[in-house]
Amino acid sequence: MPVSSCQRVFYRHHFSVRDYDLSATLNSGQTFRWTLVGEGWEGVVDGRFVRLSGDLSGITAETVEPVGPWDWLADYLQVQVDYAAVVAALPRDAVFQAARAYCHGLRLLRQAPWECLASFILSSTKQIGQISRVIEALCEQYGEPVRMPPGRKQRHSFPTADRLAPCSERELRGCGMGFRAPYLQAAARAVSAGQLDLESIRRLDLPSARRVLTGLKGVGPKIADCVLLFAYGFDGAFPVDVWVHKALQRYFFADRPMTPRQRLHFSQTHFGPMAGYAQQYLFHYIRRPIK
DNA sequence: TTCCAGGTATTAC
DNA sequence: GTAATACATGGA
Repeated sequence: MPVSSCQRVFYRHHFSVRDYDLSATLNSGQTFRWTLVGEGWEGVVDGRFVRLSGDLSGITAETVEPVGPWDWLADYLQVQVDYAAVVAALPRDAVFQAARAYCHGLRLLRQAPWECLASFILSSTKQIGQISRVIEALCEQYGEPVRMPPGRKQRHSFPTADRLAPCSERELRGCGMGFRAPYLQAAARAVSAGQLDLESIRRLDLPSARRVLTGLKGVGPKIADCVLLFAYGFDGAFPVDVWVHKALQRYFFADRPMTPRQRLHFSQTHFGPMAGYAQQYLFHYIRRPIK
């Protein structure tokens, strides 16, 4: 229902969900377009401005336009997930005993495949803050403006593959993405030309899906697993970046050197069917601010 | 100034 | 097969 206050009109919906740490979830490196404004998080999902605020009873969402059913956002937020079952499937070692406490309510989102793929192509050897800047520049340049509440800076949808496919490498570099420009361009062209069907990946098993994504230039095992975990919901995907590598080395290998082969074997055997959640816990846990 | 960032492709042993 | 190196850009 519409809610008026002064000149503002928001359409509101409340998702009743427990054990959901909205801030940790939106701020844990799986998505790059949310910003904290006052008490809430504001971003663009499916081409719409969305404001989210979390409390003990759940999540309140606000938009500036009526949106009909809220399934699209429920799916994005993954509010239906049996979180107790996820937590129960995490390892029972000493590391996760501590990580469980610190990361309680940390969730995985279900993002749009193209946005997720493109975003992580742009992520390699960049700090999270810089990834956000590059993505925002790309959206401003090539996305469509979205309707905003009064007083907010204009924001834009994430540009489609069709919109990016005709761009030159030079144009893309203008958004600050450096050597990643040809990778993004090639991916956009593959999707736009129909050579890469992102929807069909949903029906593959994890190894096959990995092979499809790593077939793209600039997409290796880490980026592929990010997309499989954050966009497609492959709970067994286990992206290993510098932070997760550090966590594995410190917490499970006593800071001793660890060969890629040892790391792979350990990560495939220790974390179980919810390895992807375990990975997100490790990432969030090892990056915690030092007290 | 120098170093490094949610990696990957290329080249060298 | 496994180990170095280059790669753009900008913030710390």
